[in-house]
Amino acid sequence: MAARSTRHATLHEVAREAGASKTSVSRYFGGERERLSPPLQQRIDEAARKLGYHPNQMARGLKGGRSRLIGMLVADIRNPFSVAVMHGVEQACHEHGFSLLVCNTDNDRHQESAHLALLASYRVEGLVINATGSPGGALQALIDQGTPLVLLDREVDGVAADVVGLDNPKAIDMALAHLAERGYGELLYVTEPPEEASSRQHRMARFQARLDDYGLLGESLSLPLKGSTAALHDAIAAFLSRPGPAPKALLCANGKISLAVTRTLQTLGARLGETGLMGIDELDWCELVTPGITTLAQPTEALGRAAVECLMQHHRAQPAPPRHLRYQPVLIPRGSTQR
Amino acid sequence: MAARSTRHATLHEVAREAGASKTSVSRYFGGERERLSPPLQQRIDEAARKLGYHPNQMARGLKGGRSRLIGMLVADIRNPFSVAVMHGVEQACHEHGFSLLVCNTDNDRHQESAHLALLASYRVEGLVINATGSPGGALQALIDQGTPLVLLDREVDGVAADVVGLDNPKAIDMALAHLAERGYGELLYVTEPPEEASSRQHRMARFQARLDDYGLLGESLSLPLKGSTAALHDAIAAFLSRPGPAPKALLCANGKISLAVTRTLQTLGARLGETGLMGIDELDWCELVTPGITTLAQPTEALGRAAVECLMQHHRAQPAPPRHLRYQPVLIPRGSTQR
DNA sequence: TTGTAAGCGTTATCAA
DNA sequence: TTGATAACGCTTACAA
Repeated sequence: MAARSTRHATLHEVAREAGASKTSVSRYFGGERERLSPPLQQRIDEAARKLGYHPNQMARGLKGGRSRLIGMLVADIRNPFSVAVMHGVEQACHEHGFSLLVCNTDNDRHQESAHLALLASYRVEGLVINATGSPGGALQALIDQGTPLVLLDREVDGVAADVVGLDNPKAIDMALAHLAERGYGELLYVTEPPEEASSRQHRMARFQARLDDYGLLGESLSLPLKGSTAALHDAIAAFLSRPGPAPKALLCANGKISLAVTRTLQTLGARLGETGLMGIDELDWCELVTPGITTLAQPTEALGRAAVECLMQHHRAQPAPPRHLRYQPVLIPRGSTQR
Repeated sequence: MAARSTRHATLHEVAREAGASKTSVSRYFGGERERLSPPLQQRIDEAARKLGYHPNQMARGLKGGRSRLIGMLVADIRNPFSVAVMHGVEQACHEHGFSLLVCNTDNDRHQESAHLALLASYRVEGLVINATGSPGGALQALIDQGTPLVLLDREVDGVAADVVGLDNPKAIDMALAHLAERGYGELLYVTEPPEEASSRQHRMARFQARLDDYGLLGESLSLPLKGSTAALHDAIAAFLSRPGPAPKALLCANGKISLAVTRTLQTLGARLGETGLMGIDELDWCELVTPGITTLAQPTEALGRAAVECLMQHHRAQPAPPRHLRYQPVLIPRGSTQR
C-alpha cells in the first residue's frame, strides 16, 4: 500500500510564510488572537489561507493531552431510538467543542471491548456507553485511566457511573394505568432477553410487581428477536386464544418488539383495539398502522444531551457520587388501545 | 475547567518497566513481534498489561501521518437509509483497520463545511460524503490535500470523484414498468426539492423522460418536507379528485416522502391499491401498513461497503479516472400496487 | 506584543 | 535481535 503523500501545510510553514514565529501562529489559531497586533494577525491569516492550513488535531491532542473527542458505544445503530439519542449526543458535543467518535457494537461483546480499546487509543475525553452489560476489563481500564463515563439506558455491572435513561418504573406504571383505564384485564408483556440490558430488567420487574395494584392479570414473554419469529407467533396465538372474559392486551418493551408483535398480530388477523396493543418507544409508523398504535415516547434528544452534560460536569469537578437521571416518557394514546 | 489528570501509561513507562528500549516496545505493538525474542516479548507483554497500556493513536498519527481514521458526512442521520449505509461503511472500515468519524449535517450547508474542517483537522485518510450539494471551498481544500474521496448517493458540483449510489434510471424504469403492468395510467411523482441532491434530479428527470415509453400520463410534485404538510395534502387531493378514467398512482422519491404521502393518503381516506402507491427505499413499516406498500429496496449495506472499497483503492493506487458505481434496487411488490 | 526552546508519545533511521 | 536518537506538528513556560 503506497503511502499517500497527503500534503498538509504545517504551523511551521505558515509561520515562515507570514514572517512570524510558530508561537504567534499557534496563538492565532488557539483562540488568543487578541494578543496579536492587527498587522500580524492579518499576515498570519493571509498565509494560512494561502496555504490552506488547518491545525493538526493529532498534534494538538498530543501536546495538550486534549483530544477533544468524546466516544460513544451504541448497542444497535439501526435502532431508531439509538440514533435519536445519538443525534442529541452529537449536537451537545459540538456545542461544547468536542467531536464524537461513534462505535456500533451490534450487541456483541467482542466488538464492545474491541471498540472500547479503540476509543481508549484515541484518548477520548469522555465516554457515553450504551452497551450489552459487562464489557468487563476494557471498560474498567478506561475508568482507571480517569475517563469520565456515562451509562445510557443500560447500567453495567460493577461500574459506578452516572446513568441517564428513561424512568422505567414510571413508564410501566403509566402503561398499566392506561391499559387498565381502557378496560383491558389480561396482559402479555413481551420483551427481549432481560439479561442483556438493565432497562429491560427494570421494566419487566415493575410490570410483574404492579399488576395487582391495577387489578390486572398478566404474564411476561421473553425471547430473542434474531431469526425465526415462530416462537413469538405461537406464544401470542396461545395467549389470545386462551379462554377468559377480560379483554386482552399486549405491552411491548421496546420499539423492536413493537414491530415484531405488530407483524405477528397482523398475521393472526387480530383487530387492534379489540386486542389491545401498546409499546415503549415512539416510531414513525406507529400512527400509520390502523388504527394507530399507542406508545410511550422517550425524550430521546434530551437523553443524549443529558448524557453529555454529565460528562462535562465530570470534566470540571472531580469525583462526585454517581447520579441517576430518569426521564419521563410521554403517553401518545391511539386506536390500538381503544376498544 | 480543571485539567483532567487522565493517567495513561506511555510507551516509555512500559519500556522502563520491562527493562527494554522504547523501540522494542514500539515494535511489539506495531506488528513486528516476530522480530523480538520470546523472552523480550513476554516481558513487554507483562509490563504493558500491568500498566494497562494502550498505544496513543494521536502520537502514532502524528509520527506516521496515518490517523487510521475515515470521515463520513451524513446529510441526515435520522434517515434509516443513511444509517443503514453508514452501518456498511463502519463495518468495512473496521475490516480495513480504520475507524469511522461520523458527522451529521442535518442537510445544512454551514454544518457541512464546519464538519469538513473538523475532519480535515483530524487528518482523516478518506472521506465518504453524502452531502447537500456544494460544500464548496472546504471540500476542495480536502481534495487538494490529497484526501481520497467518495461521493455517496449525491454528486457534488465540480468534484471529480468516485460516486456510489443507486442506479437511479434503472430504479425509475422498474417503477414505471411495475405501475404500468399493474394497470395504473396516471402518475404523480413526489419528491423533495431536487436541487439539493443529484439523485433526486436524476430520478425526477428519468421519470419525466420515460413516461411516454410506458404509455403513462404523469407529473411531478416537488416540495420541502419541513413544517406543514398542507401543501402536500392539497396537491395530492387535487391529483386524486381530477377526473379521468385511468387508475391513479403515486410514486415516492424516497422513504421520507413515502412516509409523508402515506400519512396524507390516510387522512384523505384513500384506499391503497385502488390508489396506487409505491416508493423508493424499503422501511420497516412498509409491510405493516395494510395492504403493504410496494417498494424498491436499496442495497444499503452494499453501498456503504462499496464506498469504503473505493477509498481503499485510492489509497493504494494514485489517481484513477472517477468511477460511477450504480447498484440495482430490488422490487418488493405489495398490496399498494394491487388493484 | 513577540519569540525561543522544551517537550507531548510515537515511529523511523541508523548503528551496534 | 536490540537500542539510541531524531523527527512528527503542536502548545506552553519562559524570555525579550
